[in-house]
Amino acid sequence: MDYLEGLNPEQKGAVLQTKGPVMIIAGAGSGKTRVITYRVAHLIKQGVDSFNILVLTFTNKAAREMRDRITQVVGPEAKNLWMGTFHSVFAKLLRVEAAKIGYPSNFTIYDTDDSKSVLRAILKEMNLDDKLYNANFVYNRISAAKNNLVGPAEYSSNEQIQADDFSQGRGHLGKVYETYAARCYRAGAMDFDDLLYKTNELLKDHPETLYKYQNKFKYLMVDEYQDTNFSQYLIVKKLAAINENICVVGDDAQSIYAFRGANIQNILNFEKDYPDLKIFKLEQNYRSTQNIVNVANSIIANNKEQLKKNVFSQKESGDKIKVMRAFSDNEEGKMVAEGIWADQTGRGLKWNDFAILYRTNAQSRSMEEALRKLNIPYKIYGGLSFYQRKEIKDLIAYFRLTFNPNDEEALKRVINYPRRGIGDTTVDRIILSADQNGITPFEVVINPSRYLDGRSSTAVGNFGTMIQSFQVITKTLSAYDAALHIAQHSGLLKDLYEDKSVEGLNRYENIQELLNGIKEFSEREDIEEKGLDVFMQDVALLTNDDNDKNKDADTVSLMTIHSSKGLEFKQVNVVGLEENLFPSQMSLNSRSDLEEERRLFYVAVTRAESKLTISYATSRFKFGTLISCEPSRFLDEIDAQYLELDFTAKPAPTANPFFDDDRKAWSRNTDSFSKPKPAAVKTTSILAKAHVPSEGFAPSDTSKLQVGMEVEHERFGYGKVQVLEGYKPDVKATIFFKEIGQKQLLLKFAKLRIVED
DNA sequence: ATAAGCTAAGTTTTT
DNA sequence: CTTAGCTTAT
Repeated sequence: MDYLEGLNPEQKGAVLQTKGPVMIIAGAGSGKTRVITYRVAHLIKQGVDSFNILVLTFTNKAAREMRDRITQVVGPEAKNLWMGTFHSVFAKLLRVEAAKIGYPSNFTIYDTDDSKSVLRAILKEMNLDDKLYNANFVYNRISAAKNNLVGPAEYSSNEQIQADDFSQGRGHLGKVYETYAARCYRAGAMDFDDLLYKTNELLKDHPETLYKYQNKFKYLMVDEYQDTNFSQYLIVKKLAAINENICVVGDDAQSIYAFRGANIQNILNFEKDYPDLKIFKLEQNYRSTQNIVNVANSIIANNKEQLKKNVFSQKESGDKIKVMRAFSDNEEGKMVAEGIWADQTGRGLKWNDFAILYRTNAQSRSMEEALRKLNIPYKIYGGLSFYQRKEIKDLIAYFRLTFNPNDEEALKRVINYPRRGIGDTTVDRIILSADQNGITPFEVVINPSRYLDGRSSTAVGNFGTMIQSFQVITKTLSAYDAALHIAQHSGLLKDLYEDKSVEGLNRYENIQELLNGIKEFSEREDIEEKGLDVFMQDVALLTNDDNDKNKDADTVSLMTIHSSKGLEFKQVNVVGLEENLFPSQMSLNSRSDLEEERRLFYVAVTRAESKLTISYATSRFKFGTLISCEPSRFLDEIDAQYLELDFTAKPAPTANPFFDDDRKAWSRNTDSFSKPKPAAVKTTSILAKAHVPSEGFAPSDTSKLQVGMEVEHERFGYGKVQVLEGYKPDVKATIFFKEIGQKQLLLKFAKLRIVED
């Protein structure tokens, strides 16, 4: 029972309460993962069969981490747990039960691109105005419907929905939805939302199957419960209905996925579903300093909708939260990179200890450039995942088509890649013919002479024969041999090999990497089924944190705030605190959207253990043009006593047209930031005056610097050396600057002019 | 059937 | 500034 030691009473209570409904409200950094880990371990140690435990997490990464940690406590038994994301767990379940809902067990999972492409085709066929029926919009609309378990029929018959659509001139959406669903079904494909939607369908229409899984999953745990949508909520509720051994863990303050249908009410209302529920509140934050926790609390206090809790830290109060202002996105990058550079050396940290968090992926660029200039190693998380690269999707499309020849998106993707003389017109004819004859496009492809006229039928026939040959060889070859065979015989490998451009080389290497990954899979000893088809089953659900080949590398982490959830770093920079960016412009219309943005800020802030730096720029490039930016309203909301304003950034060169009117931009921004917080005004007014270096400013040789000497710094102005410490290249100076106070600087980086008098 | 060249739109966040 | 989708010329 030694794993129970070191838990606080509340954590311990949550671990030991294994029966009945349990809700754990876990504040940021309160040891949530530990509690879940130990709770599962405890269940197993108590004799619960690990086959009977289902743990649902939000990301693959969280699942993997948790399984590792559970393994450390209970050993290999942990392998038998059902643990994964909603999507992966229920995809697995659906493959077993597929026949019951009319799907093949090797159904394809359409990713967002596939889904949108299907929709584009449908919208085009139906001749709908592509302004009103933008594929993106339609996709989101259908996604929302599915997440609320509204099927195509119900969609079209629901008066409220129809009235909504009609009033916006989108009366055909129901028909589009219907066609889309039919098209996916014909292709033997499910989209992301289907994985949950169809699970609900299965459990609703097949009581015996529901019963089977209710008995299988005797113990359920759901992590990040605040991020579940209605569809997920109902699955969980149904599965738990008999045993009611359900434990949900979450933090309403960290609900940041409403845009994807997550319903914060699921956690706020959990008590209504299970009146005899036991609630545990984990309120002590073990991660961050008091200053950071206090700032986070002062942010979230602005939200109306929340469960009451009192997150506190008993660590030291720590550094104040630094707020930096930059003149442009590039300047912001530079300040952030320099800050990281200085702290890495000055505080003896590793690059790993730093993270830069932003609202939108596009912001990574200015950060990257600045880091590269200083030779700081970094890694970008998220963004385009390995499996979203074109060449990878191409090869995978061949695999998909081999195992599921009805997969229309895969067919369209590769039928003429590499070029084999089958153009768009021919593809259209194939699909038309399939529609007319009530067969699948692939049946047309393998019988071209029957359905197509002579000209293109040879090329089409050859393609069909090739895919059929792939179907034969995959039955006998190992995953790796089969994949290599397909890569070679499809002509894809050759096509890429012949492209000698830099990008072409890169693509070729990516394919090699995918093949290597498959080889590794082929050689795994912990699984029995090792065919390419098995490998393929998970691919659509693998994401960004991909095939982490060098996850242990010592690099600064760059990622969106969304993907930072659940992670922690010693030092965190949150960048781009500007109106219309953070909070996002899209969120300004409704209170609830704005509150979600605020929770997002809360998540960002609570990633930091010891030092938090927040920054914004007063101008930034958007779509290639420079726009001016106002500081975020969130800055105003922070209690100023925890802040330290650092507005020492050097103005950009006047060559930049935006700064011709630089004084006006400056004062306007300063005003809007400091208005509501008198405390901040005082500090601002002192710091707002950036130091203008004396004429002909040039750094001196600082090797003979002595305590008591007077120096001028490019940005900090004049000051007196207080302390010198450290050796040779790493001498650190403590200098008291007249204008901004005491600073610690590393002489090898600081540009100091010794003032001789 | 293909390649090049043009236009328009996009940035919220992800399984 | 990019990218993706569409038009036009070969």
